[in-house]
Amino acid sequence: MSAGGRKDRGKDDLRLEILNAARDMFATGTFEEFSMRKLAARIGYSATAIYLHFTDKRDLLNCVCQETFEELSRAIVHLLTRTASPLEAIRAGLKAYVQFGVEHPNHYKVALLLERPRNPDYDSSAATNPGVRIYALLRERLAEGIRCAEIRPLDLDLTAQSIWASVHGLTTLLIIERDFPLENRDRLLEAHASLLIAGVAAKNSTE
Amino acid sequence: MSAGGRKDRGKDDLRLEILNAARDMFATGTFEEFSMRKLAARIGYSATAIYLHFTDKRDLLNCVCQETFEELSRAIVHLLTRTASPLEAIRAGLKAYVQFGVEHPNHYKVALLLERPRNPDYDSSAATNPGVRIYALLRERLAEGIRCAEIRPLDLDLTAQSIWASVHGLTTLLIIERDFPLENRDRLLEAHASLLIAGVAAKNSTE
Amino acid sequence: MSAGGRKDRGKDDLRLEILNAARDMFATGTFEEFSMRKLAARIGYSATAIYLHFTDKRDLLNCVCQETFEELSRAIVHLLTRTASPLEAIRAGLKAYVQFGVEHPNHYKVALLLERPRNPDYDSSAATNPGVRIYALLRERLAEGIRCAEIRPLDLDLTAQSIWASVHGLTTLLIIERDFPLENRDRLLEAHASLLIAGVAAKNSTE
Amino acid sequence: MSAGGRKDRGKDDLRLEILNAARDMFATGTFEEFSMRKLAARIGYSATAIYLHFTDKRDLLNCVCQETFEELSRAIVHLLTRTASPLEAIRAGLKAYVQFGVEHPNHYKVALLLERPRNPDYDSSAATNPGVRIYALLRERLAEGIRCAEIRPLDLDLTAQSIWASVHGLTTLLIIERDFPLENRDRLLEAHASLLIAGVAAKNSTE
DNA sequence: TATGAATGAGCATTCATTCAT
DNA sequence: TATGAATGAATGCTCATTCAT
Repeated sequence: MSAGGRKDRGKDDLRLEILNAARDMFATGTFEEFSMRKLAARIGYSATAIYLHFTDKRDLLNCVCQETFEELSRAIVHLLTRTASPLEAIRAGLKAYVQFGVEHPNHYKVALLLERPRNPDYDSSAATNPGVRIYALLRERLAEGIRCAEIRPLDLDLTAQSIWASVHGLTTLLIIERDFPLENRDRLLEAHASLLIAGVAAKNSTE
Repeated sequence: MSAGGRKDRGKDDLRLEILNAARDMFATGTFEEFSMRKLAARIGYSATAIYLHFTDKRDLLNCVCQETFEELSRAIVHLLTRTASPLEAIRAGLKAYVQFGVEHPNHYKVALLLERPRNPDYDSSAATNPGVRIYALLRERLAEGIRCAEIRPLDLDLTAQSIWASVHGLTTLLIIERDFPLENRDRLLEAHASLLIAGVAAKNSTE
Repeated sequence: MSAGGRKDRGKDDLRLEILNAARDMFATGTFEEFSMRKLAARIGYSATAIYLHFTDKRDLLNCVCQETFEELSRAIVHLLTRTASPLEAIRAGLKAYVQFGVEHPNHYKVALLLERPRNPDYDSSAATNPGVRIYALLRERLAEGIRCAEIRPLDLDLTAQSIWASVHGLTTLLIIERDFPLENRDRLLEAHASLLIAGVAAKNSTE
Repeated sequence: MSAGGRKDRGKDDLRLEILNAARDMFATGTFEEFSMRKLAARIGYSATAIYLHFTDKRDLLNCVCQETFEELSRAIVHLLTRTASPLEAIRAGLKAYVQFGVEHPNHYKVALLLERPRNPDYDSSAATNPGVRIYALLRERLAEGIRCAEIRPLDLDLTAQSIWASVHGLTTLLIIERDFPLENRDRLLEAHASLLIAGVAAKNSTE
C-alpha cells in the first residue's frame, strides 16, 4: 500500500518497509521471479541493506508468510471459537477466511499460492503454527457438530480438508485476475458458504 | 513418448518434437526451471532452431497451454454429457477435473494457476474456449437436475462457479507441494465430491 | 604477450586468445582474484563468450595448466633422455627446467605456484601426465647413475623430490619479484646445478 | 590461544586480540577467505572496531606478516649461531627453516609466497630486517666453513642464495597442496638437508 | 531449415569500507 | 573507543534472444 520511499520513516522501520514491499512483489510472481535487487530498487535502498535485516531471500519470504498466517489466524479464530452452533461458527469462519484473502490478496497469494522451495526447518505439526491452529479448530467444531447431530457423521480430516480446499479455491479465484467473469463477490461467497454448510449438515437440519 | 532425438522424424515434425519435449519438461520442473537452452539440448537441436517454430518462450508456453485446455475438455466433457443422472454426471465430472489436474500438475499450473499478463486477443466468451464449454455444460446439468428435482433450486451461475471454485481449490492443494500433510488423495477426492453433491442435492435425494 | 583485442584474429582463435589472457591474469594473483569478467573485459568480449569455450573458471584454469605442463615436458624430456652420462643428463634437465620457468614465468606461476582448489578428477599418477613423466625420467636416470657409480646410493624418490624441490625453489625466486637482490641469473643457475650435482655425485666422481 | 571474546581483556588489548584472531584465521584458510567481517564476528566486535586499530585489511596483514618474520628469525638464528661446526649449524638452520614453514604454512605463504605490490617503504638491506639477518648469518657460516675446510671453496653469495632457494622450494612444495604425492615429510626434509650439505661439503668431509 | 557465435541483462550474495552517532 | 546502518562494487554464472551465414 504505502509506496513511500526512504526518509519518510523512522529508525528501524526499514524492516517493515522491506516486508511490505516484498509481500507486494512476491504476490505478483514466483519465488524465482522475485529479485532482491528489484526489491532494493523499489524501496530506494541498496541491495545490501536488505541483508542487514534478513539473512537471505528465503528468510525474507518466510517472514512475510509468517506475518500473514498470524493475521489470518487473528481474523478467524475467534469466529470459530464463539459459542454459537458449530455449523454457524464454521459458516462464519469460512466467510471470514475468504474475506481475509480478498482484503489482503497479496498476503494470501504469497502465503498460500506462491510455489516455493520447501522449508526443511518447518514443523508443519507445531501447535504454534497458525494454520495448524485453524485446522484444529475447524476439526473440533465439526466433531462437536456431529456429536450434537447438526452435522452428518463424516470423517473429520477428510471433511475439514475438503472444506478448506473449497474456500481456498474460491479465495484463489476471487483474488487472481482471470478472464472468466465471476458473479458478484458477496453473493458468490454467500452461496459458497451455504453450499458447503448444506454439504455437511444433517438432513434434518433446519438449514 | 519417443525420447528419440533428431533424424528419426520427418521434415517438419520438429515443431511437434519441441512441443512434446516442452510438455515433458514442464511436467518435471517448475516454470522458471524450464529453459529454452535445456529444451534445445534435450531434443538435440540448437536453441536457435526453436525460434524458427515459436516466436519466443511465451509463445511456446501458450501452445502447450492450449493443448492442455483441449485435453482437459476431452477428459471431462463426455462425462458431463453422458446420459446418467445430472447429479452423477456432475460428480463424475468433478472427479475427472481434479484427476486431470493431479495427473498433469504442471499443465494445470501453467494454465490455471500461473499469473500472467492478460492476453488481449483472448475472447473469454468464445464458444470454442474449452473452459467456457465445460462451464456451460456444468450449468446445463445443474439446470436439468433442478428441473427433475435431483438438485435443490439454486442460482445456476452462483452454484456452478461455487463448484468450480471448490474443485479448483482441491486440485490446487493437491498439486502444489505444501507443508500441510493432506489425507490420501483418492479418499479426499471422493469425500470432496460427495460433500459438493450433498451440498446441491435435494434433501430427499437418494444420495 | 599479444595484447591484441578482438577482430585481429580468425574464426576460432578466441579460444587461444582466452587461454593466453587467462594465463597472464592467473599469473598475477590467486585463483579467487582471477575474475571471468576482468578476463572478458581484457579480451574485449562479453563474459558470456568465455563460457562458450570453457565450462567454467576451473575448467579454464585446468586448460591453461595442461598446456604449460606439455610445453615444460617438451623442453626437458629430450635432455633427460639423451645418451650422455646420467649426471650430465640430470644437470642439463635441471637447467632447462629453471630456464623454462624464467622464460615462461606466467606459465610456470599458474601451473606450479598458484594455489587452487584441488581437482578431484585429476589422476596424479596417470602416465600421460607430463609432470609424472618428467619425474619418472629423473628417477630413472638417478637409478642408472647409482648403478654405474656416478651417483651415491640414495633413495630414489627422496632424492628425486629433493632435487625437484630445489629447482622449483630457484625458479620461484627468479620469477617472483622480491625485495631481495639476487645474484646474476645465469651464474646462480650454474651454481645451483653444480651444488645439486655435487650433492648426489659419488665422492670419487670427476665432478 | 585465548579464544575468549571481549570483556576478558584490559582496556587497549583489542589490538592484540585482533592480531591473534587474524593469525589463527590465516592459519586455517586462504588469503581470500579471510574477511574483516568474519574476523570481527569471531572476536565479538563490530567490523568497524578493527578500523580503529588498523587502517585497512592490508595493514592488518602486514602486521601479521612482520610478526611472522620475527618468529622465523627467532626459530633459526640461534641454530645458525650456535658453536657447533658450520656445516652442522647450517644443516640445523635449513631444517628449522622448513619446519617453521610447515608449521606456519599460511604465515609463510603470506610472507614469502604471496605476490603483492612492492612496498616502497621497505628497505631490503636494513640490518633490522629478519630475512637479511638470516641471510647474513648463513653467509658467515659458509665463509667460516670454507676457512676451516669443512666446505668447498664456493662463491658465498651464489651458494647462500642457492641454498635458500632449495629450502624455499621444499617448504613451498610441502605447504601448498599439490596433486603430486610427496614422500614422508620428515624423511624428505632429512634427505634434502643431507643433499645440500653434501653439495657444499669438502670431499674429504666426514659427512 | 538450421546453426554457431555472441551478447546484454539479470541473478543472489559477499566484500571492504565509511559515516553519523 | 566503539557501533549500527548503509553502500558501491564485485563475483560466477545463466538466461532469452539475435544475427550472419
